[in-house]
Amino acid sequence: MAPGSNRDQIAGMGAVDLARRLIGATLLVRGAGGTIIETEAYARDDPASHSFRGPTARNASMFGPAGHAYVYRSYGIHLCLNVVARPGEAVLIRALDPTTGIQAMATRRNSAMLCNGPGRLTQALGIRPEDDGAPFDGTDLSITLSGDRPDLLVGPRIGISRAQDLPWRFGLAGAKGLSRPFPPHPG
DNA sequence: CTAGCGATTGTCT
DNA sequence: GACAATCGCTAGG
Repeated sequence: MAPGSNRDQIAGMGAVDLARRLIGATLLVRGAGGTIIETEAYARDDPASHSFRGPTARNASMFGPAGHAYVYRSYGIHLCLNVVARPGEAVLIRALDPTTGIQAMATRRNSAMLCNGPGRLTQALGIRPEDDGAPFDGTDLSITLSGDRPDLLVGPRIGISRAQDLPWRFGLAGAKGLSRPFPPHPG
């Protein structure tokens, strides 16, 4: 199958399932990218989600087709990249293991830390505000799901002030370059 | 190593 | 007018 042709599989998935499924997938943005190693799920009736209060101009993409991008500005400075799941649900991409177009990413970021954080990776990949709503269809953006199901790390989401108890942050076990360590599993 | 804080701007109350 | 799904710098142990 062609790269970026996973939108049919993504359609109908909930954000939590998709967040788990995207660990180990390959993300490419105009020829640069790598393996997704950290994600977070945001659901429809989720106080921490931008979709919680219903559709607005800003979060319209979250209510659009699955397998498209939701790009928003964070703290007035950084952009963050999400993959839309079911209506009102999306998965925040928090970290990549860079594999392709590393030189271009290093040029866009003046740092050795290329993709270990949601704001850093959008800068490294050259994500623009106009990418909001764009499909992951292999044109500019593509996602190729992995065949295997690697061991996952699970923990609470980062940087939110509501629903902090939900374990909706996922990471690739053993990966280097996570935006933050995962807390030790209780027990 | 961890903790604190300023930058900067669109969106919602 | 408050606040935000962050980052990078500085100070201190």
